[in-house]
Amino acid sequence: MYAPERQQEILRLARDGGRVDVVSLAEEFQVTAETIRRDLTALDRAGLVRRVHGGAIPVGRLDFEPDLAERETAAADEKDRIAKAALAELPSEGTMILDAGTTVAKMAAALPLEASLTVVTHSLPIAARLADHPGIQLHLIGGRVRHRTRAAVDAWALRAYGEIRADVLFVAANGFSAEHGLTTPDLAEAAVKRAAVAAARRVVLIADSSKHGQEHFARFGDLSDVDLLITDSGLSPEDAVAIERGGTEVVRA
Amino acid sequence: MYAPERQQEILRLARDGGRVDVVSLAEEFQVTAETIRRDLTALDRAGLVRRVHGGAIPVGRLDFEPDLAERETAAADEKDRIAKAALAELPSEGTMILDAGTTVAKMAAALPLEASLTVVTHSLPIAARLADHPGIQLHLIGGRVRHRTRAAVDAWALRAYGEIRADVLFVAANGFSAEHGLTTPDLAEAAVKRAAVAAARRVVLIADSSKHGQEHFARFGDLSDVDLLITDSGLSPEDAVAIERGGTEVVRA
DNA sequence: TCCGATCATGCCCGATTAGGCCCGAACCTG
DNA sequence: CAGGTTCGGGCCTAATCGGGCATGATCGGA
Repeated sequence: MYAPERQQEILRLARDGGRVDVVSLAEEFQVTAETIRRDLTALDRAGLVRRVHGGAIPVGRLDFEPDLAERETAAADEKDRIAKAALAELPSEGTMILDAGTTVAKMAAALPLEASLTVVTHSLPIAARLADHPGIQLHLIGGRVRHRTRAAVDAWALRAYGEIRADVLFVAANGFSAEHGLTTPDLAEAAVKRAAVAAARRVVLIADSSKHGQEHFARFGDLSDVDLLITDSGLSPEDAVAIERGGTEVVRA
Repeated sequence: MYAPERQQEILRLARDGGRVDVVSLAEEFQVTAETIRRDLTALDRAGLVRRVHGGAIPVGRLDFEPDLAERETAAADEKDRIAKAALAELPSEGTMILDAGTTVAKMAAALPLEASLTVVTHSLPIAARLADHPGIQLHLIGGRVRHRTRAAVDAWALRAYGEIRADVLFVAANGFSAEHGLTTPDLAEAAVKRAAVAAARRVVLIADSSKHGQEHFARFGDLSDVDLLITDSGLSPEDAVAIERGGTEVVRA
């Protein structure tokens, strides 16, 4: 039996039963658990199942986001501190735009209950989180929703950002540096970020220090567009000073 | 049972019952309270429940206007059957619009994994549920988000619906009758529903029989706008016949 | 036909994770 | 403010994971 056949069959079993586990699959197909794990990894990468400890579950069966929970574990501590520091930059009233991203989501989750703000976002998880916040007037940016980031992109999103003007934007980036500016892997996403940057009077970049020096496919702005960078202490003081020379204030939480 | 499965089930219990508590969950799932606490923490982090001493409550109940938890659980059975019947009306391909509402949400949650469709919705809970469905191209309608229904309304939403044309719309209503048409308590919501009706070639009304004869503040259409009504057996055969005379097909699930 | 490249699979082992247990601290309720 | 309940951090064990390496089969070009 070829690997793709086996994987196809595993997928069918997963969908039929709602779950599969490594050990019984290994028995079933007379291969070792390693092979099954590789198959599950492949199916997971293809977005067809979600890997869990001991087995896998077909996608769509779970409506919460292990993605988010999972990525949170990486650098969770830094992100928490960054999110907390970002809260200090909240205007006491007015309008803010929240970009998609786990750290921004953490910040949104930590918004004090007594906050009274207008929030604009194109991120589905963030919107879901803030939808029942009593003090927040939430405006959702529509568009095609990217599976990966659960954020709206494309024409509707761009147009909507073109029609508003907010006091502050909290934006995330996959890479930032003085030379290569702000970058992210997806073009459509970059376009939305650029539109959001243009829609805000003040731009706050939320990025842990591992993003510094990274560059990705799509560029959506320069570091000089950023008024304030909030990152963690992993950014060296020299780098911080260099960035501040460019006119961007730096907070190392 | 895998941790994510358990968490998913906990989430369902929380949504159904409006609350869960650590001790009974521990019994129910035959694990210790510590494990349940970990699960609740994870769900809380993901923003799906809010942790309280002794248990958790689901975040943002996606309830419909006037009726709260009791009504929801009371009619749950009918709603399940209606949602299931609605699935039979799915086009095998093409574009559908999903209105906000608990029954529509149930239907969305029950979409088969192998479905391959374009879905447009202004409902935040429905969008969140479908965002990671591999076969679905999701388009989110933006706008001001109403706390109560967690649905987008106002100018952006109206304009977006004005720019599209879908094969079928699944729409909910708080009240429907031949005389008073389709009604809902909120004007802004009604405007969006009207725009959605105008954007669809075929209109399917999803409403349990308790909605029949009810009239609410804002009217968004006539029963004659509806091609198909899916309701439960609580609607009397005479009423069904009367409605069918108006040109609306009726399914009593 | 031969030979190196590629790939699937198996094997090994240190790293990671889930879940249970324990206990001091925090929290409710009367 | 007292007593029971709940919390959450630390620790432990067993299961699982995943990276590195070896092996054998298939493939493709000379």
